[in-house]
Amino acid sequence: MPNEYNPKSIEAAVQKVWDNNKSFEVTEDPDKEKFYCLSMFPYPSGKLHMGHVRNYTIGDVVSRFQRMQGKNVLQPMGWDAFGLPAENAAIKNKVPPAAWTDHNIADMRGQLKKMGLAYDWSRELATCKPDYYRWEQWFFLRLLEKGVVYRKKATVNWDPIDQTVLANEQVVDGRGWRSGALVEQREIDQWFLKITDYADELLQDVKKLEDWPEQVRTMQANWIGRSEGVELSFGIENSDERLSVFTTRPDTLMGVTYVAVAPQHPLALQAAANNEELTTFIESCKNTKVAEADMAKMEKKGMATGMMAIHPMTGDKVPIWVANFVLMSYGSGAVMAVPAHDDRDWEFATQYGIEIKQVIDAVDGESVSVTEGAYTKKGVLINSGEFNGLSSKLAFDAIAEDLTNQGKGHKTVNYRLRDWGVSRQRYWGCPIPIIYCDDCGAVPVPEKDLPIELPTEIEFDETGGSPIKKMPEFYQTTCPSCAKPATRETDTFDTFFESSWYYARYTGADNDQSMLDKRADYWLPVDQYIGGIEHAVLHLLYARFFHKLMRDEGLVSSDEPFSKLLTQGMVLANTYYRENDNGGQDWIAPDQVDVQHDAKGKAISATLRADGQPVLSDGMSKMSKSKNNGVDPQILIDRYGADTLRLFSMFAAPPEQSMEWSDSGVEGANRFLRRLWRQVQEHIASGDEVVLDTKNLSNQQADLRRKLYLTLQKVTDDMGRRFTFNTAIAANMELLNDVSKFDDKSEQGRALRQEIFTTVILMLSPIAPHICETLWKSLGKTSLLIDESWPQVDASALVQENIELIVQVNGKLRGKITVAIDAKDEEIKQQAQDADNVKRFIKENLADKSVRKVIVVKGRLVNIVVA
RNA sequence: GCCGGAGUGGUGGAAUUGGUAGACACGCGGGAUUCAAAAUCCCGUUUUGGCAACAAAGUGUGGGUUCAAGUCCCACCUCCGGCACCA
Repeated sequence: MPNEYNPKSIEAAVQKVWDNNKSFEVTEDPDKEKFYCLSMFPYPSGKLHMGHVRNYTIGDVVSRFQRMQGKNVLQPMGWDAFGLPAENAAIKNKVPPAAWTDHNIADMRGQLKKMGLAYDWSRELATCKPDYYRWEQWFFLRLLEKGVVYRKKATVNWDPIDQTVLANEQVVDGRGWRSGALVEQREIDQWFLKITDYADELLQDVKKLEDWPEQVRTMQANWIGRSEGVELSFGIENSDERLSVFTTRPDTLMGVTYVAVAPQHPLALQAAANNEELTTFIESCKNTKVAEADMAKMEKKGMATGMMAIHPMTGDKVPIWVANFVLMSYGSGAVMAVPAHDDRDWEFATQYGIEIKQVIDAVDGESVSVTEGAYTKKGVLINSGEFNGLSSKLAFDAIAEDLTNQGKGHKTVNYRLRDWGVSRQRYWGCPIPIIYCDDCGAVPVPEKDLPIELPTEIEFDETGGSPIKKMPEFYQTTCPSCAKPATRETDTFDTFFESSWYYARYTGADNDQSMLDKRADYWLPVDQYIGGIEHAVLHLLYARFFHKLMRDEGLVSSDEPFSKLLTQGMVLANTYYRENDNGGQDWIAPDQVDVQHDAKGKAISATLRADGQPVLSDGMSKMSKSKNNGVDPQILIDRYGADTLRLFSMFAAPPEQSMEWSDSGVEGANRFLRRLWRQVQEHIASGDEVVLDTKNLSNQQADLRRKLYLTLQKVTDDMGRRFTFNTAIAANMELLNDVSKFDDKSEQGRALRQEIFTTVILMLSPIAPHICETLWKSLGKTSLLIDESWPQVDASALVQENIELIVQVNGKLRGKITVAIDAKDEEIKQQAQDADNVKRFIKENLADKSVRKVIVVKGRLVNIVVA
């Protein structure tokens, strides 16, 4: 055994042992409690980044800890392999996405293996392979048959120069990123999944997800956005048509002074037909990208159509406006506007000089003015005819009932959630298995013809448009029902489709006969899911929805896919730049920068190492290519070893918080491992192992042994319940600091050290498994550490005769006392008041006052209240 | 704009159920070891005053509840994540 800590050789050796033993390959074992631990699979961008390292280390620590608890642990890994970056790389480097992706997967797999992650690699999957995506084609057709799938028009970002559809991120400042053309909104036919049919269940079941972070549950619930209200319709002057709107405030119905419709609304288009100004306005509304955030931030604009709506109650005429902030895709694409009682309506009405009519008054007689702003609270109805004097709550029902009786409306439930558009006009995705026939319409591809394979030998042209849309050999086919020439669908699925069910496929990734099999029922639901907080809404909602779809098809038996969720924070790093001539920033990698500190160590300036000239700091931001502040894990693994990287990732911050990268922090983590290594080696060199006589310990030995088991107790809780690996590591550091101060050379002392090191190595093994496996052997163990159980607390070591209490006077710390563990409150109170410094504060400083009461908090403190 | 978070020493963070604010680590300062350096080890390190004992102040800002508030309540400021075609 060499005495130097050499991570490179021990990590390779330990990984080989795990490999040879197939330590992480698992099968269904009905006699053991299963634990399915899943980290969100990566997009194979080419290189592992720190976000991955952090995510996968968390998952690995949880998996290894659960394994030590005796569970049958499944931890798989795979690749979310379809997506835009492969297309971008293809355009840039003329490499086909399939080849580029395969290459990246091979590289990243190699990096992951060097991290020593306890994956069952036999279950590896890549979503871009036909043996994976064929099943989602199959499932899509099942859903189509069942009526969950339908086709309708939806808006996309259209690049008029490149003649392609752009993703939101490909639109920069309203222009196509490649062509620079102003993007236009365009309506095209797309496939949708009726997620709204499951809205209620998705919302109800959020409540059952008790082991999800509260913030994620709230975000999911808000995203679904259930609201109870009334759907009602306005008549249209000189027309038989009616205009339908939804409102959550029918009590304000009498305050409606206009109606607003989306620019794409049929009424708007009808009105524009002989109105040039309106046509221009509607056209101008198309020059925004479809992102809701952009819509919300833009200036609120509108134009009257000249058409009038007829109020369903009063029969009054109110103008119909076109407004750029009304979304066609939400509800009916029209809203009734009550400027007196809605902020946005108020602003719009004020801007365009539309009447503001107050119909709600405050309940408590507070004076209400709607000239300075909208009054949005509920209250009592005024100016509302027969409904005057009713509370908002009663008016809600009364008005709804009245509308129902007149056949002009009814109570209903509305969701903010919209159906899931799954069509993408992109190449690198799963082909949608549909054939279009002039006679038969959209015809499903027969099951025997699945999978529809995506051609991989392709070339992109400079427009970036999907190559298969220009490949007759792909899209020319015959109709499955009438055999006439027909056209294949060239759109592909949203990549959220793949990531919505991969967790289930891991349970039977080798099955080429069916999507899932009964192994899914053994492993599902996932016991612990770990991934970035950025997925809190979309991915998790789609996966939950997909799970319910699979359940309703009899493929899985649970209602929810992920029992417990941990959302990890981002990895941040220092960011530096220089202004360039164009006024933009040239981002400089942190490892090219020297930082100057003041006497206290605070960073005061930074210079570029190459020229010694100053650079500007942009503080901490998310590691990203665009800011050039990424740190390559590979370099760190080569320099310090995977254990150091794992340890630092877990130590720098608790998993849910963002984590700041620090080079010196990594060195600190490495220093700790070297210290641990040396301490153990010195202990081994100090003599042979002897048995600890726990009945005859010196006070010092008993104290240290108590510290050991207090640490174990804390670490068990930190790892198993709290997931605060940073404090688990800190507790071990504290314990080892105490051990290094413990200079007891006796046999008992040595025996105690043996017990401590054995336990510490078990405790740290989920985090730094290679060094621990190696030291385990050094301590003379013949078993493999990976097959060991989590240590048990020796309760007898925790017993204490005396404890220290702090003494406060009026809530301020004034002294400490030592009392017997079973001391009575009266004794404690007396002793506290007799303590030196405490006495001074009671008597000297507060001479004319007296002790009002004494509060004793068991095992913690005494507070003497003087007044 | 809407929804969801976060803010504690020079820095990352700890304080788990309202009960010792600053564990652990980084950095910095001092010392030991060394021909010298690296590495390692020891001591100190919230601020202010004091040789010290100790005292005062202190957890983004302003209020409040409580014997006791980083923790609970109200209002605000700043930063971050998501907003349906980035994944």
